[in-house]
Amino acid sequence: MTTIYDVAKRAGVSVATVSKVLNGYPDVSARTREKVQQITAELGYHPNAVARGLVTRRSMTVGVFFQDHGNRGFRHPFLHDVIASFKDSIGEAGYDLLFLTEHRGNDGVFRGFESRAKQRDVDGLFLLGVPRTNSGLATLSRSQIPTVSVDLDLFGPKASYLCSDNVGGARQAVDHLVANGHRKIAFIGDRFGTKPGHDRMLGYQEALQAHALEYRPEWILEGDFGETSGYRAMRRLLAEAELPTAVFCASDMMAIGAMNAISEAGLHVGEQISIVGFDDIELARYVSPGLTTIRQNTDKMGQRAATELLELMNTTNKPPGVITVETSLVIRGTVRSIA
Amino acid sequence: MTTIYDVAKRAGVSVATVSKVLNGYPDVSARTREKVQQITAELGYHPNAVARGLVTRRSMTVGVFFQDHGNRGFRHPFLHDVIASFKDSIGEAGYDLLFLTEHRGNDGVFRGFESRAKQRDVDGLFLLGVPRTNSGLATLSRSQIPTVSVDLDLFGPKASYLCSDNVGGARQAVDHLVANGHRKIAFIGDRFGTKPGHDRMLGYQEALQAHALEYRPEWILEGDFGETSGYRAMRRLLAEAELPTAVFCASDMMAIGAMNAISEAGLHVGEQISIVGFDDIELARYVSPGLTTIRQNTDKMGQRAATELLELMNTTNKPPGVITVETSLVIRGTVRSIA
DNA sequence: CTAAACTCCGAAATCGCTTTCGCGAATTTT
DNA sequence: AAAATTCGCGAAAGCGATTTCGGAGTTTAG
Repeated sequence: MTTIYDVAKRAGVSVATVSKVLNGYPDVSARTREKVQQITAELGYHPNAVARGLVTRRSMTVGVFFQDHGNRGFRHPFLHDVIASFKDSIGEAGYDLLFLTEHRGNDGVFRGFESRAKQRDVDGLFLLGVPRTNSGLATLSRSQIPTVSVDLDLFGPKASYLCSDNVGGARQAVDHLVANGHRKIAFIGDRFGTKPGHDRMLGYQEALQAHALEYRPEWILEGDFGETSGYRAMRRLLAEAELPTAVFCASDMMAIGAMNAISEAGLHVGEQISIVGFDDIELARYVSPGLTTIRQNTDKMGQRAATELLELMNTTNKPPGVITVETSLVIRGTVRSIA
Repeated sequence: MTTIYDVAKRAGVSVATVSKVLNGYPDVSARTREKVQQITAELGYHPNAVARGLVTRRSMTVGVFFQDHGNRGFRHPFLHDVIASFKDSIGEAGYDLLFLTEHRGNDGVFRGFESRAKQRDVDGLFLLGVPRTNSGLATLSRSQIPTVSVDLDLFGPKASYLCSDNVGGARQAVDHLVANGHRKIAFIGDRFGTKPGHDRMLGYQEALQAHALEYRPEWILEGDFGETSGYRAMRRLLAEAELPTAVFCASDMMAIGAMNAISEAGLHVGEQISIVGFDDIELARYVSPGLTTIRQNTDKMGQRAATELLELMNTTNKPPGVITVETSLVIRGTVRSIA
């Protein structure tokens, strides 16, 4: 491995000087600067970011905790997209992403978010898919580590969070249904009390009130965002005495599960029963009929997360905040006008 | 930040001793060992992996280059799954994943794979979705950095690669078709000469020979693995004078594109024309009829990649190799028996 | 022509940790 | 009881960089 010493020796200067040209300091003559640059190129020298980080105390690395609960597949394309967009944005600022895992060290000690973050010396943290129940969250929120989390209301002296405008999105969904003449609208939400689940429920209720629609407890079902839970919820709903004309599902996967249940019951989605989902995952375009849904703007979410984290990391006294990203309605084929 | 010095002082021992208990060296008495451990816990001390890496010359980090060509979405769930599985396996060995980007440093110099890897001091590299045309590949293959790449035949003193048994998989596809009475089988492959594309073509040809089927150049189409390219290819095929009874597509997305073209032409997939895809992406279950396809075992691919990289990193003289993972046939609804 | 002010550059301390090597004390062997 | 081992610990030399601060050499001012 070639080090800064090799370059210095070869160029006939001190390591300090080499370091200076590498970092663009002004107190170096044009002559030596060029000489050093030339040698650097010749030797194919790459300054070691680790050693540099050690002294500057900035690793130019942000840690990512991405919990997929072993549950790969469709729930995650959404989060994957957010990460991809985040990576692009933060990458331009020169940061690399370190995917961290909570784990038990070889000493047998369990290391959670904060511990791993300090261990790896990351400049900031990005959390996705982390369940509210995670025990490391409390200490993390109190820490001074710049953190942005998505879909999780983690808030602290250096912790901001970000999510779609779930309340507004849910209202958009119901509004769309109402605009198409529906007045009997059921809801399939989540039973875990996630922030998004909660907010979508709220939006649903607000919209109900706004349109003076009847709130029927038996039309409120619970799932876990997954396909089968949507399927089951719909089966329960179909067993009710009176059926709604439409159902709003808090996730596309649940919507798809619901669609299956409907078909199975011999009914037709978009005919007897209309459906609106939430997320706009890729799959939504492919099921048939295409799923009308509320789109979360993953690109923008990633970008906003990145700029927020950058500020948190590089601006002293930047107060944390909550970031909301607008949703949009995507009309496909699961809503029928019954005006 | 609490350092090893703080612990040493508080415990009334030298830093050397603290380091020793932290790393499980034997030459420490039980008494001092306990004392140090207690202080460590009290202070909530986390040894800094960066500083440690600097001296041990092992960062316990593997660099990942994951090119998504801006092309998020369905081509990648496959690679995402491989990464997820890889992460699980390599994570157990104590490694974290650093997602690297090739980029232009603030000095304006472009840094490719090798440069970034050295800069970040990673112990190994994992490459996915990297096009063969990437200019950094040549120097990387010559380097001494342990590397595993998937679906890319990168081979060097420390570079292994891994892919599905694409030849065998393609044969499975054709065999299945033949077993169902098909003798006129078209192929939609790739025009970029990727390793998997090439091998699937090879398998197709071998199977044709094995079953003494006619090779018809006009039934060999080219795409880019994406949906629209499959659609276009199928349209061209449908314009031929004589139609095959089945077509084998080198990717599920192309198969889905082809299915759309078929429906649009007023024909029915699984009736007039049978289709077999390749990959078994999640979507394959959801299109209708469900896509019969060749499944790539992403879990296993990730695991094998991890164990291979671990060996490459930790065993001197481990010769690199090529790793092949078996595929399997997944029967759904797009192949009709015309026996 | 001397003093002041710049320019350039390098010595050395430092970041947080590991690891060798030696030394004194305790223990075991003769 | 003396010699030989063993045990437990610490001093110090790094790992590869950055950065302060002062000094030598030059230029400008007085």
